[in-house]
This record gives sequence, structure tokens and C-alpha cells, in this order.
Amino acid sequence: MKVEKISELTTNRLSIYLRCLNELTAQGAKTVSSDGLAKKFHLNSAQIRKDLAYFGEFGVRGVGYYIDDLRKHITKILGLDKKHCVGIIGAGRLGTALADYYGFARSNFTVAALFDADKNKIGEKVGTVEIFDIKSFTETVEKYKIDVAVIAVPAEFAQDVLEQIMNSGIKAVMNFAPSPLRVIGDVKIKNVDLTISLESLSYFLAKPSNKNGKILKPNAAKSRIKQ
Amino acid sequence: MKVEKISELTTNRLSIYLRCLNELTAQGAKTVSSDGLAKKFHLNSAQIRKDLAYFGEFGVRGVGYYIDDLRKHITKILGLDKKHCVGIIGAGRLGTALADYYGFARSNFTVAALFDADKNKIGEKVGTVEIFDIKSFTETVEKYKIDVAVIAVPAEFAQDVLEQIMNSGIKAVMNFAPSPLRVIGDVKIKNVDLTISLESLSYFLAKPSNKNGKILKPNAAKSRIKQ
DNA sequence: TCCTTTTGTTTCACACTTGAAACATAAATT
DNA sequence: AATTTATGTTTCAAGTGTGAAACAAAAGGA
Repeated sequence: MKVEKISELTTNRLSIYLRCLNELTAQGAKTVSSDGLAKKFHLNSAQIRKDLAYFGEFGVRGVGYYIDDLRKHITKILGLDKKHCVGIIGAGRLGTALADYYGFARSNFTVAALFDADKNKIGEKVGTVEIFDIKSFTETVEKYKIDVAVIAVPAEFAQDVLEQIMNSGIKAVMNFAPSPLRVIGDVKIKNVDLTISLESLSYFLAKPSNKNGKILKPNAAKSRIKQ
Repeated sequence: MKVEKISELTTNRLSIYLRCLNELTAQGAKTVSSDGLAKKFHLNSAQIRKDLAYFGEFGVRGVGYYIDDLRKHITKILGLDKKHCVGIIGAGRLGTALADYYGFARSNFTVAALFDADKNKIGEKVGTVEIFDIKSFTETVEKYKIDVAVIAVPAEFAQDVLEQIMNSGIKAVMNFAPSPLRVIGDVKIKNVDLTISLESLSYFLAKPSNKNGKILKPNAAKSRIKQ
């Protein structure tokens, strides 16, 4: 295994490869070549081989990859074979929706607790997940061994919440608040900024090149996969 | 106004600048220099000026930018001065949570309709938003002048849903399904892929450099803003 | 009028990502 | 044993984004 730094874009692609492999398994395939995978899912075969080669030699020359074997390897690389416990801060609409978002379970994440400052909510349950007082955050994190935090509070509280999260020793954070956060030390934040995505769509609809009155009907132009 | 192509990264930054300006306004400031803005929000002053210069001359030399004036300009550039109507496909947990997500309203987007295939849900309301039969998608889109679609269905249905969206003439789509979609023609898709974000966090927690037994306590290292 | 401030603009170096190309190597098949 | 297939690996060119530097131009203040 190489020790060079792995780009986040590489690990993002590993996620995608894993999905593709799952789909192939569902279709009953046993092996796949980098070329076959690339053609089927509009990827780049050289990139696939390069990405995988960072972590080891998983393929068989002349054959390709044994799908089940490769799935296990990628699962291990991404740490998806280990359970993680999630705490969601903010028991509003978004927080409660996330609390039983199936995607967490699919990636081996268990939502262990919700947190809120609203006395009326504390003690209630969302599905099987209890809402705790944000004041008891650190204790609850320790009790449930929470190692991933989700920020689902309004922007103005996000930085304060992050400080608490960092103080509790949690090193992985997903932030849904539209607010750039200051991180200290070895903490990883993934921002999911719906506002930026929305405003990007708004710009697309408003921009000069869409204002020329041309109505572009869906045409037979070559389709493309956009990330 | 220049006609060169604007990078999406530039418009993403415009969203961020707008937020910063809103915060400054809330604090009572009237003008700000690119340097002041950069220092306060951990941005790059040269980049701010470059980004803004793509769209016109909004500043006053020797003074900086009049905050209110600049806000109006960016709002117009991003098309946030125009109302948009949103249709959400998939009235599950995520779809219904999005239906009254406040961020839509803040960016001048109105959620006009939810769509689902489940007969039991059709006709129900989520807040003020009615759930319509997905079969009546195109008619409902026309009736409510929906110009933005949100895909909140399981991955296996996402491509089919997208086809319907494209057929109805909608050109702006936000996709929450963890599935790379094939786009035809002049349609803009923003993927919000929580799975990739989650698995990226998982990798961070699992990767070799986090396995050396060192517990890194929050330290006094220079803080940084991570996107 | 002169000086200071700050924008608008260009230029450049650096870093990163991508995708193509080339080729040795290994496994399987004929 | 020879051939075919597909990986593992290196190299390179092209494109893009970033941030620094430099400087003219404009506005305001002394």
C-alpha cells in the first residue's frame, strides 16, 4: 500500500465504483473489467485502475476484477465495514428527516441521538431516536460512542455548535448549515450547502445565455453524465 | 458585461459573498473593501475583485463597495430577484422535509407541488403543499409554472423520473438520489449526494493516518475554513 | 495640488485533475 | 509455447483554478 496522499476526488470515485459494483452484483455478474465498468457507467477505465492501484492490486490480469472481492476491498478502504454512531444537532425538520434517512444505515452509520435546545422537544423520540438536551452533549456523545456529528441548526448557531462538537473530541462532521465554519486541528467537515446549489440553479436559469428566447427542446445530442 | 464563460466556482463564491454581505448589513456596516471582506470571512481579496469584475464595476475606488448596492447586484446576477417554482418528486421523508425547508423561500423559491406514485399519499398536504399523482406531472408543471424539479426518490427510480422532468421542459434539477444521471441537452443538474459525503467521512475516520493511535486533541493550530 | 486608498485588470507561477498513451507483467486460452 | 486479454504503472499534455504581484485609474482627504 502506498503512503502518498489520496485525493478526496479519488475516494469519492470509490463510492461511485462501489455503487456500480452493487448494481452489477444485483444483475448477477461475477467479474468485470475496468473497461466494462467504464463503458457501462460512463467512467474512465484508466482512472478506475489508477484509483484502485493506490490501495493495492485487486484485479487479475487477463480477467478483470472479481466483483464480490473488489466490493469487499473498497468497503474496507472506505471504512464501511466499521460501524459509526451519528449524533444530529438540531431536531427541526431537517434534523428529524435525517434521523431516519435510510442512507445512513446503508453505509453502516447508526443515528444514536438527536440534540436540541428546545425544552419541549427534549425526551421525545423520532422513530427510535431520542432527543437529548444539547447541554448534555458531551456526556451523551461518550455514552453512545458517537463519532460523527451532523449540524442541522440555523446558520447563526452553527459555529457555536461546531465548537461543542470539537470539544467533545468528534473528528467527523457533516454540516447542513449555510455557513462557512472555522475548523481547528484534525477535524473533517463535509459541507452540504443546499443554498449554494439552489443559487447555482438560479444563476443557470437567469444567466444571459438562457435569456435569448431560444427554447431548447430535448434533442438527440449525446447524453452526458454530470456530477 | 463580459461574455466569457463564468466558472461555476465563481457563482458559488457569489453565493458566499452574498451571505457575508447580509451578515455585515445585520451588523450595521454600510461599506466594505475587498480586503475587509476577505479578512473577516477568510476569503481572498484578489479573488473577490476578480469574481465581481466578471459582471461589472460595482465598487468605488478608494472606498470599497457599498454593501447594499453590491447585495442588489449579486442578487440580480444570481437571478435571486426572480421567483421560481419548485416541484418535488418523492413525498417520502426527505421530500416532505424539503417541502417546507426554509432555505427555498429565502432564495425566492416557492415549493408548489409534491409528486408521488403512492395512491395513499395523493391528495394529502404537507404544510400548504399538495401531493399530486406523478402521472399528472406534466400538466401540474404547466399549471403551476414549475421551473425547478427536485428528485427525492430512491436511486432506482431516479433516471426514469429525470426523463419525465426533461420531457416536461424543466431545465433545472436538484438530485438527492445517489445515482449518476444521464442528462440530455441543456438541462442543469445539481447532485446533492449525501452518500458520497458520508463515505468520505467514513474514509477519513478509517484511513491509515488516523489509525496510528495518536489522539489529536483540539490544539491551537491555525484555524482554517474548509469548504 | 498631492497623497493615500482601493478598485479593475493583467500577468504569471504553481498546483491539481483529467485522460490519453505506452508498455511491462501476469493470467488464461488455444 | 504462443497468443490474447487486461491489469499495474509511468509519463505526458491539456485544462482549470488559485493566489501573488504589479500597476494604472479613480475617488476622497489633507
